[in-house]
Amino acid sequence: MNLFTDIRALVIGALEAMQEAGALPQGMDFASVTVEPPRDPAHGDMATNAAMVLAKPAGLKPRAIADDLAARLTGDTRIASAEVAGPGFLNLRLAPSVWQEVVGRILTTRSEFGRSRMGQGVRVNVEYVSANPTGPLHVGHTRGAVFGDALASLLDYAGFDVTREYYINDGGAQVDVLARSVYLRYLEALGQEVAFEDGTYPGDYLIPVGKALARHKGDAWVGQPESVWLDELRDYATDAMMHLIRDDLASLGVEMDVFFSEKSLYGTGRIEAAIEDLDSKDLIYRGVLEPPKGKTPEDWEPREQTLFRSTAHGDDVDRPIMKSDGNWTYFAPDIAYHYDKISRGFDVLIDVFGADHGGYVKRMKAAVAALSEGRVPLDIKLTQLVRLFKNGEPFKMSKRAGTFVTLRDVVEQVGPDVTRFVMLTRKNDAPLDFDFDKVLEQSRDNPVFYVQYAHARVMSVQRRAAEAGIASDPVTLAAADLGKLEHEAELALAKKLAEWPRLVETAARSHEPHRVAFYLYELAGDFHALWNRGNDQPELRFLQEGDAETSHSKLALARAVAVVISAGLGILGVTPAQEMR
RNA sequence: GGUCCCGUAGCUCAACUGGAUAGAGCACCUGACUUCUAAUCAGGAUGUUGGAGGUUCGAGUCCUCCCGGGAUCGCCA
Repeated sequence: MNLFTDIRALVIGALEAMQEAGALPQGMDFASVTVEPPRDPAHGDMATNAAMVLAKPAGLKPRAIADDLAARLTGDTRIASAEVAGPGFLNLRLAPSVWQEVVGRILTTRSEFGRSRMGQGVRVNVEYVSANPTGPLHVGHTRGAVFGDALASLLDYAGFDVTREYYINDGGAQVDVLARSVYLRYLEALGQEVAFEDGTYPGDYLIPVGKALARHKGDAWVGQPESVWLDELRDYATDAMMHLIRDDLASLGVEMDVFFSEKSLYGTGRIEAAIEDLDSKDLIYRGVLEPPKGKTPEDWEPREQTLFRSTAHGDDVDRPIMKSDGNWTYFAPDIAYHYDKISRGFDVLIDVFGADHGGYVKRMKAAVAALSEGRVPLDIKLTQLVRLFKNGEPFKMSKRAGTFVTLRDVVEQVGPDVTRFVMLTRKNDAPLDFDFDKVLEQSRDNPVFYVQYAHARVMSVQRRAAEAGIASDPVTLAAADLGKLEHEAELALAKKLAEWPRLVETAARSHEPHRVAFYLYELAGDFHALWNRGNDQPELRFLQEGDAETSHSKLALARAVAVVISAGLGILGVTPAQEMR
């Protein structure tokens, strides 16, 4: 239930009544009429722009429409007052009972309170992480993993039918490199001296893989040429890496529904089928690309290639799908992969990539537009860099020096909850600073702590209520007399709670889970503020010793805050804290 | 050079997708602990939203151009 949609429906109803009464012309489009909270609370609880957007098409003055509308709206019991202000805004103040009912609704519907039906019947595929299976996940992947996972949860909460998916890049040359690297570790495990040259992965994480292989194979592959072992070792090593990666993800609480193998596209005709589909739309041709504008690369020479006419769907240049040696480029299996997603019946596709894939966005969108004939939208979310700090000092990662920070390092140091929340305290397309010390700090400038603390306080006051012999179980609180919540500070908190369903919808629509984190921070702030006002004004305390009835209504409000925080944290994949000791 | 992203208070960032006088936190100053957890709260200042035009009732948000930072740019995936 979304209060803003309810009130908007009321406004639209009044506008239709005005049409019937001849105060507005027939056949008007009310689509641009909005009902939202005004930025300045002094303007009221909700504001509608109806008079302004309708003035021109109706050929009337905003003021005239607003006055008429105001008079009609005040007839409803939910509307306490309606005032025309500014250039033609209609500011609405709602009756206290409306806000009190919101609290009641939260207690009876619990975590379902913010759930939406906006995504009903819509199947969404969210692809994220999709790191190469050549080693453990590092910090950059962590952000993508958390973002993708929270986005998937958010969409699920908004009613979409969500599939979480990981694309395993196990078809390219990098898995050959992996296999050769494991081969070296295998020889090493059997007592040989080995050297890791350029073009191999020297990471320690392959040592146990080499050892396991040595136990498994004995010395059967020693001294044998690649042709003997490469195919088998490729699969073996990829499997080992995917185990590693799944464990990494599990440590963060990320669980995929589908792992899709790139390799499964080769030799099965699936790439060919996807390209054939494009070809049938006259989007595949042999041709020579122009050299890049500006500085031409030294070794540039014109070459005839097989190209995808991505410019037909908004790209800047056409893109090669086949190398001159006749092998597919990376783009070709990717096209086939998205073709597969489309054919699995998804209505919306979302890809979460690192920022270094920015140049890839247009061609991928072009491919999906072409393959689905514009039916399936593809949204590509790019996650920006994570900059790591310790004691305020940035520290550099270097793959070569082996000093890169893994997902596991981060999770082990600060825990999955903190990792997840912090990764969502910036929007995805802005860089994020991650300070190992700051994220564990217990203060207001650490949003994780601040939100958790609010939840813990509710748990605390409930425990104290129990000690004082005052019940705070869900049934008692749901039956509390909420009419006792009259103070403006209490109603203000209820108003903040009422925004939750609306926030879920806007966050889901824009594919921006960070909005949930920001909302929780604000809600926690409002809660802490009310809590502390109890210091000076005892009547605002959530626990009124000796007055069970009043305590019940105030505890109901506190409980409602905890329910919403808990639901929000649930979307972010964070466990609410019971206490902060 | 092309493309994409970013540019908002001294610092770190918001701004409900086009709404009213652009908001929080940090830092700085003042005040509140025999108290429901002071790990918190209340009060106080700060702006040419990088710049210039345009679209309209209304622009941080949309369009054009420019400035600055980052990413990326035909057989790497």
